[in-house]
Parts: sequence; C-alpha cells; structure tokens
Amino acid sequence: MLMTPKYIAADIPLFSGLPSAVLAGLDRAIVWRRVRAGEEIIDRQSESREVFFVIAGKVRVVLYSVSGREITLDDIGPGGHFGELAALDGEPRSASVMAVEASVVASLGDDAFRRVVTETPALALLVMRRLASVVRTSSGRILDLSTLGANNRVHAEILRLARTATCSGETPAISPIPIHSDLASRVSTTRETVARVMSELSRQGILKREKSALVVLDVARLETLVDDVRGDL
Amino acid sequence: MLMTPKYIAADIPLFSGLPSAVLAGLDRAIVWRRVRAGEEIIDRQSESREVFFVIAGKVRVVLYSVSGREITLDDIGPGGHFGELAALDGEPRSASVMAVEASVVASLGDDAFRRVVTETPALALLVMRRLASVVRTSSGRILDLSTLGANNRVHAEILRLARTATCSGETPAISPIPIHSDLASRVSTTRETVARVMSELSRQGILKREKSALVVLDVARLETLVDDVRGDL
DNA sequence: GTGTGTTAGTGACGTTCGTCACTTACCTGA
DNA sequence: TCAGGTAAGTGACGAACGTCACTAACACAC
Repeated sequence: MLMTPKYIAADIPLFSGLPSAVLAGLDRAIVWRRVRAGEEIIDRQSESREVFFVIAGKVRVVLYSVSGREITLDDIGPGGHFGELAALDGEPRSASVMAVEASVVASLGDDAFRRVVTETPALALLVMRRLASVVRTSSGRILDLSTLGANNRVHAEILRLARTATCSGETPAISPIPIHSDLASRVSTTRETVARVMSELSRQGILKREKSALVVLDVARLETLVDDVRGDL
Repeated sequence: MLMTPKYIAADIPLFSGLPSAVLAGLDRAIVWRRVRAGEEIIDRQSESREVFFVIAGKVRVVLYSVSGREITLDDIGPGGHFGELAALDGEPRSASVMAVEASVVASLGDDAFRRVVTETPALALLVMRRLASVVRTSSGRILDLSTLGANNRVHAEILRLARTATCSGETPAISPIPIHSDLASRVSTTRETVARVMSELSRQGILKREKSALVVLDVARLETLVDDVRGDL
C-alpha cells in the first residue's frame, strides 16, 4: 500500500540531523508505506534487504516455530527501525515483522542504507548503539529462559510492565491490560499459564484486574517472588 | 599480567587495514595482556568500558544466575573481539568473560575505540556486522529455548558441532570430546541430561564415543530427531 | 601402589507446566 | 436481543527434566 509522499526523510528521527544534501538523496530512495494492523512487513524467508523505519503505529518482531507457535522478540514504535541485520550482512532475514496497529513505515534499500551509515559517523554510532541494545535485551531473555521457570518469567514480565508504566512511587497501573496470549508469546509460555499466574497473584492480593488497567498492589512482594526463585535455583 | 609489547596494533585483524598513522596512535593506546586459563577478563558488575581483542587462545562469554549457575553465551577465538557493548553505549557490562585457555588479549579504552570506529567507515561496518551476527545467534538460541525441550537442544548442539567439525561428506568426528558440563552450559540444561542424551544416542547407534573423538555415525537420523520435535510442538 | 580430583553414567523422585477440553465473559454488529 | 468471535479462567493429566545421591572411570601426584 504505497502512499503519496506526505512524509520526507527528515521525519525519520535517525536521519533528522543529516545535512540537507544527504536528506534530498534519501528522499529519492525512501519508499513510504501505510500498513494495516496485522499486515506482514518482513517475511522471515524472503530475500528482501531493506531497512524499515517506523513513523507511526507499532510493529512486532516475531519468530515462528515450525509448528506455528509465535515468539515475540520485540515491539517497535515510532522512531524505531528494523531490518538492519540483513541490510548490514546480506544474510537472510532472521525474523518476521508485522504491524500490530495500523502504521506508517519508510523503507530504504540496503545499499543506500550502508552508504548513508558509513558516510555519517554519528549515524553509525546510533545504529551500533541500537544493535547493542538489542543484544542486551536478547541476553537478558536468554538468562530468563535459562534460569527462571515459566511462572516466574510471567512475574518478571509483569514487573517490567509495572516499572515502565509507573510515573514515580505510585502503585503502578498497567494500561491497557495486556492480552494474555501476547504476554505469553513474549515470555515463551502459554496463554493458560499466564492466566493461572495472574489468578494466583490476584488471590494473593498482589495484583488486581480493574476495568481498564492492571493494578500492581504490592510491587515489593512481586519483586521477592522473582528474586527468590532466581536465587533458589 | 602485563607484557612487554611483543605485539603491535597491526596484529589485530580488525585493525589490519588501517593507515599507519592511525595504527601508530593505537599502539600507544592499546594495552597487551596475557591471561591464564580460567582467569576472568571482564566481570559483569565492573565499571570497565574497554574493548578487548583476542590474539591467541580462547575466551568464553558467560552469564551467571544469582545461584551461580553458568550460562555460556559464546566462545571467542583469535581475531575476535568483545566488550564493545559497554564501550558503545556506556552501560554496565552485560556479561562476564573468562579465558578458557591461556590467551593473549589486547584492550583499548572506550573513547579510543569509538574514535577509531567512527573515523573509519570500513571498521564501523565490520563492528556492525559482528553485532548483527551476535543478534542472529542470540535469536536462534531464544528460538531453541522456546520451542525445543532440553533433550532436543542437546541433539541440536551435537548437530551443530558435527556440522562445523566435518570437512565434507564424511562421517563427522567431533574432537576434542566436549566436556558434558560445558555442553550443558551452552544449551541451558544439566550435565546429567547431556549424559543421558548421549547414552541414548549411543544405544541407538547414532553416536559413538571413541578414544579422543565423538563420532556421529548417523547424521540424518540425528537431524530428524531435531526436526521432528520442532514440528510436533 | 594409594590418595585426590575431575568427568561420566545412571537410578529414583517430585515438580513444573504444556496440553486438552471446557465454561464463562465480553464486545460488536445485525 | 441474539449470534458469533475473541479473550479469559480453570480442572485434570501426563511427560519432561531438574535434583539428589551414588558409583565408576580415569588422570596425575607422590
């Protein structure tokens, strides 16, 4: 679904600092696209090499097991980019990406991407930092998968959500309420396990499901649930 | 354990193509070090920021669970480097690194590293590609941890070892025989599980433990063991 | 030889959690 | 208001596998 170019290269935060000559070149190379919720942007087994930039909306990086089970690696919002791996090393796509909401994305061919990145040291550094951050989260996830049981991974994930949702010392309200199956896909377990863990947390008075938010009543107790088992192993 | 500088910056493959003026500068900044087998090079909770280059020997990147359980992320040999994450983004170390063999490593401060990387586009590209490759292996591992049971992860790992050990169509011999607990740490299971899987494979005539090598007698059957369960999930 | 240390191999047991099979609760549109 | 679709909650069951507790095999030292 192509678009009349309402957007320009300067709208991509990663490129915002570039000299206007470079931006002009990029404008010619960038393809803008509007995608519907659920639409696939990168297919794991495609031969494409472009880099994508999220302007609006939200996309999800997923892995599929042969059986069709879905593993969520990351969600990327406005200002983020994805697809650099194939553009950098020329290998096949390592994951699939789909829009979770209606989104606007820009795409840039691999050659153009490598050129602009190598020409602009500051940009190269940004890309490297983004890669570094992906490596860090991946390592964290490997650690979780290796040392925590499924229940505790759910605990840990709720804790993460609570921490990012909360403004300051207030009792955190996670909103909108995450879909259980999404949560399950993020921590590599099943919908049922997530439901059971949440029931149990409610029963213990740690969590409360309200109309439109998940309220974490007792963060401290949730923390000990995670840490204890980490230590017990 | 410092050394008299028997080595120079040009001995680091990553830097081999640099102009000699840059190399001279690096020579002044690089610290050479000889480490004994088992010695720790990076401690996860240290504040250091240097990048290290492996000249000789072998180092292992590991994560420790709070309980002390060890998770191997990667082994790095001559020509490889590690420690870029902290040097790039200034965050704390994400993993610990120790020498598995007596090794020679070079280290470069984070400022100097960022400078030389941003000054040299080709170098930036190499670093990005290395990061990309780390992301790819991490994703693969997350997939394995999420979709494969412990037994099948051992199968998959033996298969990987067999594939890299074999020259061409011959029956692959893995040598030296990997230590069970090392293998276990790489696929996040226990020593006991590895031993049991190997016994079972021997019983089925797929694997044979010889004097100084592990011979994979039936690669095809090993492959189906992995793929079947990937599909069955 | 005998001692000490590391690596392997294996049996028994119990927990965890994925799977299956339902029921229930919403929401939205006709 | 009823249908149909999606999300959530829960019970029962069983396999997988981590843990514990040994024994066995081999090495190197003295």
